[in-house]
Amino acid sequence: MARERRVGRSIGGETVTEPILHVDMDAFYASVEVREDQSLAGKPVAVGGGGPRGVVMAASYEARAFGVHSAMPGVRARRLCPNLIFVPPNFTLYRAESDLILQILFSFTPLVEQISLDEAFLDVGGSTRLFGEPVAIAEKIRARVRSERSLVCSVGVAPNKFLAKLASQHAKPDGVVHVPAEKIHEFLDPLPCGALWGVGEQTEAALDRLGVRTVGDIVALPDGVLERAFGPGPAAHLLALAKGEDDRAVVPYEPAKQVSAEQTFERDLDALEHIRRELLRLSDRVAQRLRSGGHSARTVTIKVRFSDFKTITRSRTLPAPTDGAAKIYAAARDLYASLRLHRPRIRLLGVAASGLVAGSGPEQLRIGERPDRWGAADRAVDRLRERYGGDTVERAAVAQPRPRAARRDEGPDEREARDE
DNA sequence: TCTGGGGTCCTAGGACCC
DNA sequence: TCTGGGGTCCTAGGACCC
Repeated sequence: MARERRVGRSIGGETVTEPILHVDMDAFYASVEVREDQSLAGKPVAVGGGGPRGVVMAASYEARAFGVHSAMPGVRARRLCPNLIFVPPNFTLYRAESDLILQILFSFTPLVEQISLDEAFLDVGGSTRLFGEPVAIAEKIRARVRSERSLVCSVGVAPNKFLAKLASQHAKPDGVVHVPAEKIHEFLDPLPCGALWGVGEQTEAALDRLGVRTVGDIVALPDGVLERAFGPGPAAHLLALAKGEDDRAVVPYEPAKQVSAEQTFERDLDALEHIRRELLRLSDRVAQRLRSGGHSARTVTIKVRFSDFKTITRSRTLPAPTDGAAKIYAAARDLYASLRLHRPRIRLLGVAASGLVAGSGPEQLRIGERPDRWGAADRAVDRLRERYGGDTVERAAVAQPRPRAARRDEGPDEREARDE
């Protein structure tokens, strides 16, 4: 990661000491859905899977009043709010909306770093002569997002990314919070440790055992205590954040490092043919996204989560990068077979491709190997999907599972052997 | 309460090479 | 014949974020 010391930037003699903005859309997915369907306005709405294993991805403020929040199991959300309206997510719509909002942000500075569909950092240190002080820019952004996109966002303004992000959380809903350099400690010290980036449930519990509850407590800790509890690297990181120090630059574009697809099943999978069909479907999705991003991948990883939520991964690095569904599936299937599971109860399967390189890469044939017959078929499928939508074409083995009645007396291992 | 789907980053051990 | 230390790659798991 590129590092740049950022204490304040001098522009024509004046110094902008709080040049970083964090723009965070309020209840983004839910707000987009309400905008698209006004009959939802004013009602408790949750975007997410309404099924038995679904979770809430976003909740309208009406739903939040009942205690519903994102990452909450859908079953629990419904218990808290019986009138909750579940809307299935439409990521195509959210991505398109996100792109339009980004265009607004880019009109204020080229230094825009998108960190998810609904959040971005901006460095406006070089934009103040054109657009005014950072706080004024924050208000201009909010006004334009509201008038042009009919959506609401909150903005944090601070000396660095970490503080700007915290500030935007405090600005919600529908506000701006400015943390001037001289008020960092006043702002930071009373916050719970979990407010710090990278401090989740585990770390917060460990801090709690040290008697540390607030950010101010972390700073007040005697030397060496954090190091002993977390190791030197994480301790230094934690202490820097607790002091409000963060010198990461706003980086406009970071190439993706992996592409993955996973699926939680409403009922656990146990039959090998079903498991393979899902691995094929996931491999196909990953391969298609690799191709649409112009990437090939060197390493294939499968993820298996069992009914007790225990989760394992297995990965394999291929002799050459690929963007082909057949090769990714072959690796995924072999990795699964290597687990040698007996009567598994599988809650989730995932396929990931990492070690990304640009392009399809020259087809590197090993001696005796025939050229990949699947490349042309993959690309034909891509074109059909592009023209007619993602669900138009499915692989035969996905669309038409083989009937299994005919080979009743086979064990899994024999089936395995036949399929190779 | 019972846990989605997309990611990033870090650690640690072992293989392998020089 | 037995051996050091450093670097890199690979694999597996886990914490964390939105």
